[in-house]
Amino acid sequence: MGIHKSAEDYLEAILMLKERIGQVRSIDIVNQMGYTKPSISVAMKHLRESGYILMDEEGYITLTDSGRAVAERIYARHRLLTKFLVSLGVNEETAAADACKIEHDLSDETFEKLKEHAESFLKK
Amino acid sequence: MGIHKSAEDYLEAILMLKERIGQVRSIDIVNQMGYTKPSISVAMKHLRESGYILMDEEGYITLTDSGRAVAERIYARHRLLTKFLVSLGVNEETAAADACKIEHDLSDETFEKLKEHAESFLKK
DNA sequence: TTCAAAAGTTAGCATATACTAACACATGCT
DNA sequence: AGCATGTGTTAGTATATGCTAACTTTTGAA
Repeated sequence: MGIHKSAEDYLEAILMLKERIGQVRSIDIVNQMGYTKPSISVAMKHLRESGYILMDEEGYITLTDSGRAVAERIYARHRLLTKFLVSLGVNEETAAADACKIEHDLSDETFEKLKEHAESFLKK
Repeated sequence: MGIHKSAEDYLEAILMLKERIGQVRSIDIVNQMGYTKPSISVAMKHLRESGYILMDEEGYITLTDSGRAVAERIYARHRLLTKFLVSLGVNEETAAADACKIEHDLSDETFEKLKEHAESFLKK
């Protein structure tokens, strides 16, 4: 019963929105991810109950330490994988979409090796 | 409603078993994949109903043309991804396990670029 | 003030995936 | 004959995900 893929995606979206627009509410996640309000509402309830986020009375969302850790990890994977795929000639949107799917599945070992490879490859 | 990830995995397993032991029954897939008999039984029923496999009276399984096409595609991805990750220094089992997860998610475009890259990288 | 739009919630549904319990059927041993 | 073993099936359960319908609450404008 580790963290779910969907939870990782939501936390990543919150972090991205935080960087882009500062404050984040459920409706911003709805607009970012394209899911419905009820889906996001329920998902945020689960993230709250699992201690990954906090919500104030007005609905503004804050990542807890554990939520931020998850979000940063996934977002870092997302950026590196996207950059690597783009450097191989993959279209930007396709690269981002594919990165979004595989960023959850790679073991730490594989991601680290891939990262080293991508970095040395990008240098040349 | 395209083909499901699980169906891709089952078809890939059937192809691998076919290469390794010749004839394939449900019980062989049970032993190969580690799922229970009822899970495999139901999954084979779905593959049958979707036209991906045939089963004779004794339970021996044959891939149809469409089933074989799916299986070959996924198996090729599996082999290339595993080989590439191993060449980056990832442990054999970890590489295979990770390949097993991402082989379903990569777009054709990304897989092709990755394949070109891996092949030129492996040459050196 | 009344009404509409925006944000959020609850309840119920649907699908994909795999599980356990229980049963059916064959085959071969005792 | 009778029973264990191996193979397969059906029925019902559980979890992860996301949806629609319907409702509340707040806020701003006519």
